Amino acid sequence: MNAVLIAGPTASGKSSLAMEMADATGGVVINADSMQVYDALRVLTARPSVQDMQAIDHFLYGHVPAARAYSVGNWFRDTETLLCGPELRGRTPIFVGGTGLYFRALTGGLSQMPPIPAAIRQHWRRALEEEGVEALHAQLRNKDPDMADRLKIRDSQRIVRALEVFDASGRSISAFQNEAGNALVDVAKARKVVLMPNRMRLRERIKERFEMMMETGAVEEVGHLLAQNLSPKLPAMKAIGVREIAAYLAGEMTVEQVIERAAIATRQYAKRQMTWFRNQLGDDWEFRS
RNA sequence: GCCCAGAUAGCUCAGUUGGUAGAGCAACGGACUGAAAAUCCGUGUGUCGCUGGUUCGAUUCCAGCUCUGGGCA
Repeated sequence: MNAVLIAGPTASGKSSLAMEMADATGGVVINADSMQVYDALRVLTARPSVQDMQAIDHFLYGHVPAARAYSVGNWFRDTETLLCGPELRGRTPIFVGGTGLYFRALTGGLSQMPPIPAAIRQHWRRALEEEGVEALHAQLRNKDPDMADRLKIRDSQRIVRALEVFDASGRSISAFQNEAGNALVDVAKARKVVLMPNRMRLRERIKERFEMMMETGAVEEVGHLLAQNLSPKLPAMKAIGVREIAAYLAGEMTVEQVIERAAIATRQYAKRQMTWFRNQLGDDWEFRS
């Protein structure tokens, strides 16, 4: 049961490659993308088609309510449960996704971290809003000076994380990070492929794909999501296209502007993904265009 | 045809009392350990429309031309 790992930026056609490989090996497809887990975002996150999901078993797609903040830790545990459970029956797991951090977790690069009580989590998030990043950075400097040195003064997300871990455990997050993580797959034996498409071609595909989304229910999908009245801070609310389509529904943008802005955001995201893949994945990955 | 305005970065535009130019957006490079489609850091990429003139020196002033708007016919 040697795993297959397929990483690629958004709109790179990685799902088709996964389908091919699943066909060839009798394997199953497992999602390694942080947005495709949300139930309310089938169209906007370009989940595999219903036909594909019927033809080949797919796991960890759309299994999380948009109202929940999912995380790499949740995904790690869901994946662990899946791999240990009876569903796969020894079939090859084919991981497909665009979230570099999830691949890092899968291959053992994510340390065990203490759970953070909800009250502590809320405390620091509220503190960020009320006091601002720089004030929190100063507080981190008092508690955990090494970590404060390592983090940029404006990096709100990592500063809040360092503070909440320190608060919940009494130890520096760097102490946890220094402990090795567990790999869920045998990295040495796994086949590891990363797609690095040509920029111009990717640009075209991104635009075409978003136009297709607009024609196949993205607007209705966002309408339903907005009707849930969720906090804009939730990860699902930050999916590319939600903000733009919300502006369209509010009469603040034309369809053309929505497509333009969403395509730009998607390109910028794809660029970040490729930067990660180029520099953070190991040299033992097979790069393909 | 005449009059007016404009022509500067990929786009929208600012600016230089004459010393080869800068903002926003875009683009590009990078960081990354439980919100990662997140959160951050860095970089100006330019025949200043073309051709002449004046000048030590013109993107800037002058003339002609081209193109684009708008107006008058």
